[in-house]
Amino acid sequence: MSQGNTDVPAEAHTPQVCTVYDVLNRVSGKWSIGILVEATHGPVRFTELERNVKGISRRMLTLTLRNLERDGLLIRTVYPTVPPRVEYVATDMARELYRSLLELTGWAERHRAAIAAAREAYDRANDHGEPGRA
Amino acid sequence: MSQGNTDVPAEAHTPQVCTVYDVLNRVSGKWSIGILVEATHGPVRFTELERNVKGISRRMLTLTLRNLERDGLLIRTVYPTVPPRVEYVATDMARELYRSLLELTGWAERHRAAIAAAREAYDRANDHGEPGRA
DNA sequence: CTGAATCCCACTAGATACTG
DNA sequence: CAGTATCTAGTGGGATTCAG
Repeated sequence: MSQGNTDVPAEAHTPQVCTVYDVLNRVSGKWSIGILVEATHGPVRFTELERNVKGISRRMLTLTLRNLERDGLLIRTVYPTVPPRVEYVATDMARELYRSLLELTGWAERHRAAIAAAREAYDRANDHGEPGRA
Repeated sequence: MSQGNTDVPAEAHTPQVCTVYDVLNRVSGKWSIGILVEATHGPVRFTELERNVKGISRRMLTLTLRNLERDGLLIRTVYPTVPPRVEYVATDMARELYRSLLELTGWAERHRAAIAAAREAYDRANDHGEPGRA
């Protein structure tokens, strides 16, 4: 989400807004969560992530990893062994975040069907002349 | 977040992953939350949103509103009065989501400083010896 | 093995103008 | 008032390639 917009909507009349937005910015991105989950389960190596988060490209893995590390959500440890070995593990802060994310998981699970239904209904009601997308 | 990628990472080994990702997809976007917050406080009109979410363009307001409505998070009511009157209000589902979002708010507030510090440290550590770029 | 560099496209979002 | 249409720019992300 968000482009190069450094200026958040901020001064909206509710302080929470910018905060939530801020968190979402941090966690959003197609791969952040998947990686965070892996790293929360324990230290993982680059290649492991590449395999487990399946679907992610090397590039995006690297980029996401860097951002997560930069925000203090991940700890990157390099072992100067013969074949380079790097491990990533979630920080306590990230683990807490993960727990909050679980709340969202619950919500999503509880309403997954309702949302799907809402979408279908909406699309059906509008797809009359609309070129179907999604 | 998310480009034209219709195929979610999905089958990652943890079912929650795709779910959380799914929720985030729904709520992410620069304006979704702001609008959701407004609509959670009570029915709001298009123009009110345009004023309150300040910074949002007419176009983005419309688009975000549509998506939110499509997902069953917002109810759009049109009053066929002389000057068109349309009101948006959050559904119960959205209100629940909002509460979950509050969890994230808490997290963000608790770690805002730590994150800022982590970033500074990271940037400082990297901008030093990094010649040629950055 | 772990990553950085480059190319390219799709999508989000901003600005502006037009309409029932 | 409440949108819609169009045109453009910036960015996230995929693919591929190069390197320590």
